[in-house]
Amino acid sequence: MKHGVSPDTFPPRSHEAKRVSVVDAAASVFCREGYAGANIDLIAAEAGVSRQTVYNHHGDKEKLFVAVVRDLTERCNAGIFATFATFPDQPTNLEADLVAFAVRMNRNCICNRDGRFLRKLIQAEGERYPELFAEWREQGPGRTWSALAARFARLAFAGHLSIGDPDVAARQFLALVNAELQITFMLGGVPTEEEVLRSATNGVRTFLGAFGRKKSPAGKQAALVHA
Amino acid sequence: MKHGVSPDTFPPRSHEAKRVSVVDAAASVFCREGYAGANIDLIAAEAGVSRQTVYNHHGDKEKLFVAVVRDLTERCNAGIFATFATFPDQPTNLEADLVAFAVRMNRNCICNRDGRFLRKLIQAEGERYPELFAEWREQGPGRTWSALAARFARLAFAGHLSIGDPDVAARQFLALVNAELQITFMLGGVPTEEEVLRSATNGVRTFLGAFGRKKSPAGKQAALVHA
DNA sequence: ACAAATTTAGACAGGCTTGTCCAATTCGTC
DNA sequence: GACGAATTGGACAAGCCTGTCTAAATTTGT
Repeated sequence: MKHGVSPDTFPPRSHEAKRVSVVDAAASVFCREGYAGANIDLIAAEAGVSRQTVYNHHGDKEKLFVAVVRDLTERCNAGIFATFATFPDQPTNLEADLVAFAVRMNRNCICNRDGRFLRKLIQAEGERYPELFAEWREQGPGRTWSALAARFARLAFAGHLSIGDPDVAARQFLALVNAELQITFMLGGVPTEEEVLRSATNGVRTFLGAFGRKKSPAGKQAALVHA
Repeated sequence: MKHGVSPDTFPPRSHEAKRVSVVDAAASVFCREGYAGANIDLIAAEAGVSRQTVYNHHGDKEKLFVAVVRDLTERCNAGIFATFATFPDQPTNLEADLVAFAVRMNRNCICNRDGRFLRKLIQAEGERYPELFAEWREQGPGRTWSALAARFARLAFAGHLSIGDPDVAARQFLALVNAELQITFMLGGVPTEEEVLRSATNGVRTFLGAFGRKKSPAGKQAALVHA
């Protein structure tokens, strides 16, 4: 409690705490209202600072926006790679392990505040800031997908999967695992824990149906648990 | 050529032609600039009419926006169901037929002007107009997915596929077929014909790997053609 | 406790946008 | 060719937003 960086309570916050408070509020407002619709006064109010402080810290609206995107990108990438560290490289139960991994991925990187905000900003303003989002693309999906592909290649090498192209498999894994959440994402909603689990379960099953080593000679897929 | 409804050339256009011209231009500008950033003067200029004409036809900015979304929704749904009519109910070569269907779907419904615009408007402004997009959701994805699920159920019944839950299969089919186009979509870009084909080919292969009837007892998947 | 740095509230100019009004012009139709 | 409807261009008020400036209050470091 040295610096008193408690949530948003009354006691005054430090210089740096205000900076992040402003960036956080700005992320929220930019997402809700769009870049053009975002109002600096509203951001300041939501951050609990005066308008002048916003300008002192970030110069102008555009610089603030760039700071927001960079901040979100950085945190999201950190989250993604942290989650990758939990990939089941030596699975005991491949299906269960992959489902758990997919759920973690969704919960910690895609459905959380940062993930939703960053996605929306990219979709809404990506075309207006080509170089900014090119940067995101290289550091985010670029690295992310290769890293995931490498994990799958390893699983295949170890005999757990039968994969043609690991890059394709990685992209399809992510697509499958989120297949049932698309509409919720589109409208900016947050899926429930149960929806995430169901989508991941169904997705991993299909993934393993296509890429898994057939071990059980019986019927390959019982009725899906989660309708 | 009765009414001279040629593209955007000099000759004057009819009353109705101007209405659609305004809606089209508005769709373009709303997508590019966002609702708040869209400027009526710019829309008028892009439509080749005066600002007053925009107001005469549509009342105010918000009504114009609603008209745009309804228009796009209607046209997209029409395109989707027209494309569904070409679903391979009696496939001769299941893989090739599904790939061709997926490519048609992408080209005519998802990657075309209307599809891209509608998607972006939903993502950017969906939260601001809950009832408008709820309507889209019911008439669009709601019907779309059941219709596609029904087609897959039929294929399964006819012995071409081995499916647990047709609704899940339908969603996963769409997810797989677009798996490699996600980032392009996110940034508002238009994938090339080749990218669409590659994504569809890889997606259908995986789909059949999971849901297809195993006929060739040999290795189930050669190296993917399109890397 | 004191000095420096930061924050605040408010006023302010400048610019942009929406939506209205109107007179002059053009269009479609008979 | 003439009439009514639609369109145009421009002026206009009202409101909102950004970004700057100031003087007073507050916080921080020492």
